Amino acid sequence: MSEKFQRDLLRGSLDLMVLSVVAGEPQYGYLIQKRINLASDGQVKLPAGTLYPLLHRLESEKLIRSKWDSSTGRKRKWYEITAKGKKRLTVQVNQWNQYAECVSSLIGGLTS
Amino acid sequence: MSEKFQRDLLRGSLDLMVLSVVAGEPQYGYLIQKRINLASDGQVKLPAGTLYPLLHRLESEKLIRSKWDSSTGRKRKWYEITAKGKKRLTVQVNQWNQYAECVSSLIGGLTS
DNA sequence: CACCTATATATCGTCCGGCTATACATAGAG
DNA sequence: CTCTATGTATAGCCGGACGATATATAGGTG
Repeated sequence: MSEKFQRDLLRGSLDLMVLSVVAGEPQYGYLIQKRINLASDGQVKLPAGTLYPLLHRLESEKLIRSKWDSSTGRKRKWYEITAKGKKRLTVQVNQWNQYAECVSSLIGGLTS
Repeated sequence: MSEKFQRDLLRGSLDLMVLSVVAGEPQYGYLIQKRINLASDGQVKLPAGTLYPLLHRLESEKLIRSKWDSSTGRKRKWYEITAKGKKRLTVQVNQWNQYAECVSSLIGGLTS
């Protein structure tokens, strides 16, 4: 029940979250997973079955690009954001802010 | 493209928005649609094909209840929130606030 | 050695739900 | 009489999050 809520919340903001993590510096999947979990205080547990297909999708949309590399330890697929990805991120951040404001105004004083 | 983003954003927050609108005073579908559109400054255009199935779902979950009434003009289906709906609303408002804070922290200074 | 856990990526199938398209009905304006 | 706004409803499509599952390796423990 409560889990389902988070699942749906993710749908609109997951691209945004992953893009913003990758935008900082190159990341690989498992690290992104940990970063988001940490940043959310353990609230957002991003399953591998969600994360990897998502990364593939973002790459197919040319928002990120990848290369395999073993020189920093284990064999990992590193992702970095593209110029197109940066543009998209900017747009989505603005949309998120507007949207969040709209929801806040609707729920009004109900915050408890 | 941009529309798709809003579509997914809705998934996690639409129940919440509709419940919070109905929580104020009894509403009928078409009015809810207008209220949300207005509150979002025209950004959220809730299609009828989204709204009515949603209302049916909320009613089947006993979060709202309905009755037909013509005394205030045209024949309309009025919805009011139930006790169960109020409880759910409280929970979802809290979840939304936590989640929004999490996303904000991830996107950090990127706000433009 | 065997076993276990953490690390690391990948894919299949299911399920959910928002949206387009379509339908139907009435009130008011032109 | 037509056109637009109002008002509700449903069928079917489709994208995407997720559980389950698979595979591989590094490091620690008994």
